[in-house]
Amino acid sequence: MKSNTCKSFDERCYDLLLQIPKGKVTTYREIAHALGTKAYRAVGQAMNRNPNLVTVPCHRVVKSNGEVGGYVQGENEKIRLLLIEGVVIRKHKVLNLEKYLYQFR
DNA sequence: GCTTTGACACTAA
DNA sequence: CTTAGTGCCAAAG
Repeated sequence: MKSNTCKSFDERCYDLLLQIPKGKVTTYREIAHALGTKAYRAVGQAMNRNPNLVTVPCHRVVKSNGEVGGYVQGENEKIRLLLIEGVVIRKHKVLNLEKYLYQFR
C-alpha cells in the first residue's frame, strides 16, 4: 500500500490546528511559520476550503494583529466560539493575544 | 501550465 | 488610529 507521508499543504495546516487545545489560539502567520513558509494567505485558503468544522478547530485561528479575521459561518460566530472557550475579545480583536497564543513545538 | 483568487502580513504615509 | 500599496504562497479555474 502507499504510505502518504507527503501531506498536502492544507492537511498540514489542519494537523497543526488539531494540536491547539481549548482556550488557546494561533495566527495564520504562526501556522505558516511552523510549516516553514510564508504562505499566510494559503493558510487561510485551506480554512476556506472548509475542512470539517467539527474535527478541525479552525475558529482558533486569528490574524497576527489580533483581529478575529474571517470565518465560513461569519466572524460573529467565530467570536462567539472563542468567547465560549475563554478568549477575551473586544471590538473584533483578541486582547492579550500572546497570552492565548499556542506555541507549536 | 499560466492566470486568478484569497478566512493574511508588513510597511509607509 | 486609518488607508493604501506591495509581497507572499498554495490551490482552483
